[in-house]
Amino acid sequence: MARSIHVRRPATLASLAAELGVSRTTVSNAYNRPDQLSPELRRRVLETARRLGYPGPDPVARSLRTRKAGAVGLLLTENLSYAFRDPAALGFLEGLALACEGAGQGLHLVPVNPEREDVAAVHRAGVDGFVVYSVPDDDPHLAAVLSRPVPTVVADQPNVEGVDQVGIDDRAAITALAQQLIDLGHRRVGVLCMRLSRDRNDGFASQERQSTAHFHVQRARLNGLADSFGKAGVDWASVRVVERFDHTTASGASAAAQLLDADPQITALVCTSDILALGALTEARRRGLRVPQDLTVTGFDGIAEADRVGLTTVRQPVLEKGRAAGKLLLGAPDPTRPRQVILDTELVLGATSAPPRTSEERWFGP
Amino acid sequence: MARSIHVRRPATLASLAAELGVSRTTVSNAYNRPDQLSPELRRRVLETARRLGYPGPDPVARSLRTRKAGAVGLLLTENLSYAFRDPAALGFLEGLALACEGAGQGLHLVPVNPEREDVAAVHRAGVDGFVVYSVPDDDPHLAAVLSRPVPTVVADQPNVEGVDQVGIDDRAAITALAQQLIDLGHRRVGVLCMRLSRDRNDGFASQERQSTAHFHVQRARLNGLADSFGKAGVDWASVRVVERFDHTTASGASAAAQLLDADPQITALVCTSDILALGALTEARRRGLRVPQDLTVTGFDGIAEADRVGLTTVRQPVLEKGRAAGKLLLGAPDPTRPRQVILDTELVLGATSAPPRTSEERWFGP
DNA sequence: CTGAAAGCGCTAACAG
DNA sequence: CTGTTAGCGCTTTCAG
Repeated sequence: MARSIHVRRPATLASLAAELGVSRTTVSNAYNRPDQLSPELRRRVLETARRLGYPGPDPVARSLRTRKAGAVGLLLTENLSYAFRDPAALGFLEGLALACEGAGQGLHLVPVNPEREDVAAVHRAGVDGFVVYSVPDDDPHLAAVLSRPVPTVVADQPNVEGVDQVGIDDRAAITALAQQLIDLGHRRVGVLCMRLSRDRNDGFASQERQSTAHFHVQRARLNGLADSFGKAGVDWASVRVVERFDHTTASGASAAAQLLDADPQITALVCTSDILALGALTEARRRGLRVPQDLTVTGFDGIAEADRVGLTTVRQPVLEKGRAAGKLLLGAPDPTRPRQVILDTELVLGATSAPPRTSEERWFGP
Repeated sequence: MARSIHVRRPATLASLAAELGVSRTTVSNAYNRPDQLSPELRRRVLETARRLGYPGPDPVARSLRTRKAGAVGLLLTENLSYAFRDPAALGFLEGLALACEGAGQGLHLVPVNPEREDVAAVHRAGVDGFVVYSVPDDDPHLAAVLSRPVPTVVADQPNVEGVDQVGIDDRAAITALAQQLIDLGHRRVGVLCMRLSRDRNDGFASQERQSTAHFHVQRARLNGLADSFGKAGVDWASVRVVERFDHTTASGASAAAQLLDADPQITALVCTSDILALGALTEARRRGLRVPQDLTVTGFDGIAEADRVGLTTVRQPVLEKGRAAGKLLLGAPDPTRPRQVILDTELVLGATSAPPRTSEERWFGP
């Protein structure tokens, strides 16, 4: 297979028109409105274009003129590459890609380095709108996105006044899960959560930190747990919450270890994501704790791997979420008020939750 | 969190300059060359910008002027969303994203519908270059990409004269695998391969079809197998090759079934991808065939799941491939000749390959 | 340090 | 069906 040699951007629409002795409009029409000129002339235009190596209208110039870039920007809080590792993020991405595909829109992944606060990439992105996926409420990139005069949809977090949004009811979802654990009899629980703020804190999270978390998804889940267990007579101040900055199974494992070291009497580990829960399962196994007989472990998200191991968790429709975000962005906006899509979640009772063992059982076996 | 109301694209650089009573250059400099004006003036410019709701230089206009879009286009042969399901593609994507991130370039996923031959999206993409990932040599989107006056890198396939490329030595890789099987004693094998052309053919692939495949990766692997087994005295014309259009484990399972139905004496199933191999393993289990005692199964790629189940396969560095493609595209091109990166592969001897059973063993047990 | 001039390449009325 | 006229919003020499 050979490719034609091309000169450095030689021909333009204007030069083609000159060569043909027609106006630029006519050439433009040949590409954009075939019905506006005779087939014969169009053929001649296209043929001359080929001869001159004219690659067709320049997309950037066209975008400037039409004020349409034909692409949707996606802003993620993590490194781009992280999105390709986290199953939940991936599901979202797939849904969003589906929506873009359907509308013939490109998907422009904005290169963001969470370490540096380099907002320039947001300003440089030639897009018709942004989808922002799960970023902290004080994210400077988010601020940059909002400063651009294009429609924006936020997925999961944060809540931004006046901006379209798609997400789930985190509080309701976690409440159902908590109630289940309470009904099973768990009162002594430990919590593993994801990062609560942009600064790294791999360790216990104070109540202060919990309630001022910059990720409202995590905040809602923690508050929901606190309320549910509070009503069941558990003093939340006594419940240990361990935070991890990196969202990996290794984080889950080390957090579980930290929790179990601090209080071996814990009967249930509540994790705010499946990834963390999978890590917790690994750590339990390492310690010779049987799940669920000796320890209950729960997750959140409902990723495929969770399904496979029978994790008790809350399933949320991540693909649907991505698709909904895309549809919201690409559909006609409602000028009167921001739109909001709240998707359903489902409590999945797996094989990793059971009533706690009594103290006797703990020491003398079942 | 509140957001400021913004009017529909009210302020421009020019209007800002007018308001301030300075030239456009000065305003432009305030954004792009802070050292070119006094801090005081710059502060005034930025402050007025905020007051007027000027969001900063328009990215599209800037791109037109500077002839830089700040993004890399990615062309995939499948639906965008498919890429998020195939682990090998995902690894590539991650590597490419890493490279883009490092260079501060956006990654623009081109929306391609493989059903329709709509090439417009390629022409519309405002990008500085393209990475093309594993498409057939007659793909119209590829042709569209090549017609654009921007640098291009092809990953895996096809070979395009004069175009930078990154890939592996498929022939060498498959030859090592074939030799292993031959050494184990396999002579009666069946082959499962991915799509060989843009038209759907779920069934046996004739030798004609094998050697004229539009995906040279598949072609090279099949030809490599044919040569190796040919040298070992196997008449390739007698070897059944089953093709599947969709690249899923379900395809692998049904292809394995088709092969084993046609010839129950087959001792080894050679699959040109791990995904297909995983499906073949499922089908073998369903039939009560023990792997590797009753049947040898091999894959290609070295995805994580293959590792987990101990599949005998060829590992290729997919992430590295993506990164290499990005580096090639973003680095300085070599004007004298096309660059080519061939990455190393590694034969992974897993637990799914063993010597074939003798006929006696087959009927009377080991 | 600032401004004037000159487009980047294209599309969209509108009039012929 | 074709051409004329006007920019889209910005950057960049090059003088001052």
